[in-house]
Amino acid sequence: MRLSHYFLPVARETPADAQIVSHKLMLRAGLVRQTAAGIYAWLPLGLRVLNRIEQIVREEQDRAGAVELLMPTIQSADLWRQSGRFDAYGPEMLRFPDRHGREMLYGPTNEEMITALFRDAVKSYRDFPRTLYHIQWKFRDEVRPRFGVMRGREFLMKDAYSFDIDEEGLNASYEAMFVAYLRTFARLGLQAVPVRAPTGPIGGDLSHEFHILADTGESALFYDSAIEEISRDDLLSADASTIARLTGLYAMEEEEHAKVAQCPVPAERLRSRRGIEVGHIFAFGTKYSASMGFSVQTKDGGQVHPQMGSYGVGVSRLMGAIIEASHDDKGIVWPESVAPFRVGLVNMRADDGSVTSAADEIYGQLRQAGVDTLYDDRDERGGVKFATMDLIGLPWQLIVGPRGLEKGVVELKYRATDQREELSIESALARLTA
RNA sequence: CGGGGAGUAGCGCAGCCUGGUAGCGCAUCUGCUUUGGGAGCAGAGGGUCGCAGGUUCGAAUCCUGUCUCCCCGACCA
Repeated sequence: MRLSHYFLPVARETPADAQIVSHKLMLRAGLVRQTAAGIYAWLPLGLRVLNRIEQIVREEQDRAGAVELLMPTIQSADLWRQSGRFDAYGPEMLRFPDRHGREMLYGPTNEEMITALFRDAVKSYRDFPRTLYHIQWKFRDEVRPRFGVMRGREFLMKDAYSFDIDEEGLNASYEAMFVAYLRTFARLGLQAVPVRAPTGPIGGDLSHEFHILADTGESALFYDSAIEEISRDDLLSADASTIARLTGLYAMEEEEHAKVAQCPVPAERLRSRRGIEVGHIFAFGTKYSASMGFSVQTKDGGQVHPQMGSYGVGVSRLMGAIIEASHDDKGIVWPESVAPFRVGLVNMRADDGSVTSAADEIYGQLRQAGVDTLYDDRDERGGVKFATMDLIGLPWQLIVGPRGLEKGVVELKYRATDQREELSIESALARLTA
């Protein structure tokens, strides 16, 4: 993409609204714009990152055997009366009438809808187990939205729902999602801490929250430092034993930790840090299948209410969490897996024909090799271009200028470490296309 | 929802107390000089001062109402 044809409104000054670093950087780097309290427009660069995060989440859901579908954002109140949650959910749920006066709502979650969809189509134990998921916008009318996309009212969420015939099956489904989450966060370049959670209004028996460690996290965590020692490779190859190892290690939210009479973790291994909740999984059994009249025939001819679980990942929130976890004083430092472009190609002298033709040529080759490249072909000073590139945090910067070309080299800079290297054009391209 | 704060050009702000031609920095546009880490000089464009009433000869400024946004707390993916 040529920057001269793109829409990337970067700002040198931080809008006064933003308090935390991820929010400031998202606004400055032209990723989002706020349109109302807790509601954001995703600008082109932000949308690219959002799509990348979403795709990683999707791939890991698919890998875990979950099946994607797409449910609507608008739901009928009737559905929620079946489960009894229409009255229970409270003012967080945005309700409004349609033109016929029917009560509608913008879905804050989809347990009711998925249960109804699955219930009305499935009558036999043979159709189990299944885990269905979708990635869809939700709306929760937070009393006080804040922290940019990390506590917005409208947010993109992956929510999965598992259906099993018995508790053993439910446990297996829960475990499969647990693995998917560990892999997802590892691929996003994040250190996630699973915390056994007290179950909230979604209800149920077994529940874990996944927190990203960051100073600006909303909850304080106490955990065994051994959790941090589990390697990325271990997480990427996670299985039941990894989960056993992880859940065997102490991790609690402050409130729960305070209730613990004697902390089992030796003082030298007990860590206290703040966390951003980016995922939450629940095994809640027959809560919805029972209240919504969902039963199926078993092998021996009986009827059972299916065992269910639900599994959420805050996709849009993850973008804020990633920035909180990965930035420096110059701007964002995207993990390569979610970077909006892999390479920022900088034409140092767009007013110089020979430099420009060299940079154009390199841009063409990068494109041909399928490397996502943002080409700064504007006639701007180098300093402006570098500041922009550093702010938006692309992993690589390839600098093409008259000084280098005289020597037959270009400069390759790695954003995360600020390491720079002069290379021939060929070897720079080889490096970036490898 | 309780408490606090703010709405003036795209962004950051001053002006308001003490009413009298709406300003500054950055950004934008033009020209020239520049060009390897947020350039310099000269000039220009852009604002019904959140909205609605009221007071006044005259309101960004005073009064009333209202909307919006932000912060702290409680609540939550």
